[in-house]
Amino acid sequence: MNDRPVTVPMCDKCALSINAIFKYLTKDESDKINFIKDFRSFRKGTILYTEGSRISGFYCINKGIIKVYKTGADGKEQIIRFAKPGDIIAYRSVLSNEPACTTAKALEDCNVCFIPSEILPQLVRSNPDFALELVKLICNELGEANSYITDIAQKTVRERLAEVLLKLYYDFGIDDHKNLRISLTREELANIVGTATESVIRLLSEFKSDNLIELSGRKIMLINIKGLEKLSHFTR
Amino acid sequence: MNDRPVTVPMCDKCALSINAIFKYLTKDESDKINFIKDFRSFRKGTILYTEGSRISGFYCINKGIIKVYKTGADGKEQIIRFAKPGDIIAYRSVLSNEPACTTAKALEDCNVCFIPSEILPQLVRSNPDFALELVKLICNELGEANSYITDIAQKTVRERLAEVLLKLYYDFGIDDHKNLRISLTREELANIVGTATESVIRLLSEFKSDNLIELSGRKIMLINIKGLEKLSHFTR
DNA sequence: CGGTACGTTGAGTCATATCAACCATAGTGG
DNA sequence: CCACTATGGTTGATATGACTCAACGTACCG
Repeated sequence: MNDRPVTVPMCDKCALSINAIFKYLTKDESDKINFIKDFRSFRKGTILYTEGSRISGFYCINKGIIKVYKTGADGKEQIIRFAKPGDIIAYRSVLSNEPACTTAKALEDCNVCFIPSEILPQLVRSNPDFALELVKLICNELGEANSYITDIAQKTVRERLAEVLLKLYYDFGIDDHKNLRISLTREELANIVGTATESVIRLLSEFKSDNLIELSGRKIMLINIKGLEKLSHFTR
Repeated sequence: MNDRPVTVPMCDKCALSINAIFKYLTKDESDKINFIKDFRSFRKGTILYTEGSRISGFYCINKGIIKVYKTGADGKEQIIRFAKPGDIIAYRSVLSNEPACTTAKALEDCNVCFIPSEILPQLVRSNPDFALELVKLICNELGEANSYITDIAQKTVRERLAEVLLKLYYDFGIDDHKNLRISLTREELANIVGTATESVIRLLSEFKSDNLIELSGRKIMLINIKGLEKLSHFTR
């Protein structure tokens, strides 16, 4: 299932270049992680871990995008976030010592470092700077989650879809053809917004008629950012 | 506006008795907080801090219940959580050094300790046990938030209302008459569930007809927990 | 006794979900 | 090379959950 590693990235170099939380580590600490970590490659579509399972470590993304989602009562997936290079995932379960409460799946071929559970609490204990940054990182994610609760509870599907497109734009940027770099199925879009696939399709083509976006297959180009912001009532 | 303090609770005693995170502090640390903190009482309805404002410290609840909410695009409030004795609020803004992203309002007369901002990062640095527990606490809140996103995105209003009633039951328990201890207006219930006040009213009376709950004014008694769990697809 | 906040009910509307059919594309295996 | 299948995308028709608006009831409070 996994490919052979190409070149294993060194934590200190990697963290600095992709702005990971590990940049707050000392040389010794990052050497230790380098030694103990497990570099893994996953093909697009592979599941890294599943909701409810016990995991023995957490992941730091080096390349690729991973979607993190929960499965609702009726089996429908709700995408909680996307992780990109520099992000860590599964840290919540590791720190709380609980089974995973989300599933993580590679959206693209990706390279990740798997770091055993015990490292994280050790670092929190041994490196106060790191501890504080970790706390900030989690606080940040919590703040985002709370905003999203408010949005999803109060905004219409149309507003939320516009907002999601903007977030994807700000988080992942665009490719050479000015399309959103992240490529999602309509169903995945629906699973972020919290709506039905058909609704996403209909709204996307409305957005297109309103000259807010261009569509070609799975590619989405935002051509009127201001318009989308106004429609979504979203400000960064 | 504020009452005179009755008796200022000592952090070490208080933390142990109400299970606050400060129980992980050393005697010295808790003495220091005792010395530096500001004990405050707020009457029901008072706002402790407002979304967007800079705050110079965080609060540890000693008595009473505080609702924490965000204000949506159209001015409607979305209740994010309730804080009860032992809980801390506003820690997110303090740790991230950002303006508050929520408003906090006393649901009942309450006593709280106000602790200056700088204390929290200091403790994270000086006391690894505390740091780790703080991380867990935040992770826990994050986990709850993610679950709620999934629920609010996928469940019907009926399911969510049933779920909210159960959560209130588990979090705050019941009074001598077996009614939910926490007393909320229909509008506040709506602002947790993410729906209109009228919908809450209609659904509550349906629940009553279905012998799931009893109603008398603002008092709500859960008389069929199993039924509510089934209806809400909620398990603790 | 008027005022204010909260609660309730009914009627009408609309956004969104659901169901169903169909098309496009790509990969698979005989 | 072609049927076969799976997956994703699209469109239309229909149903309905939930919101909005409006009127009115209730209760407490100064």
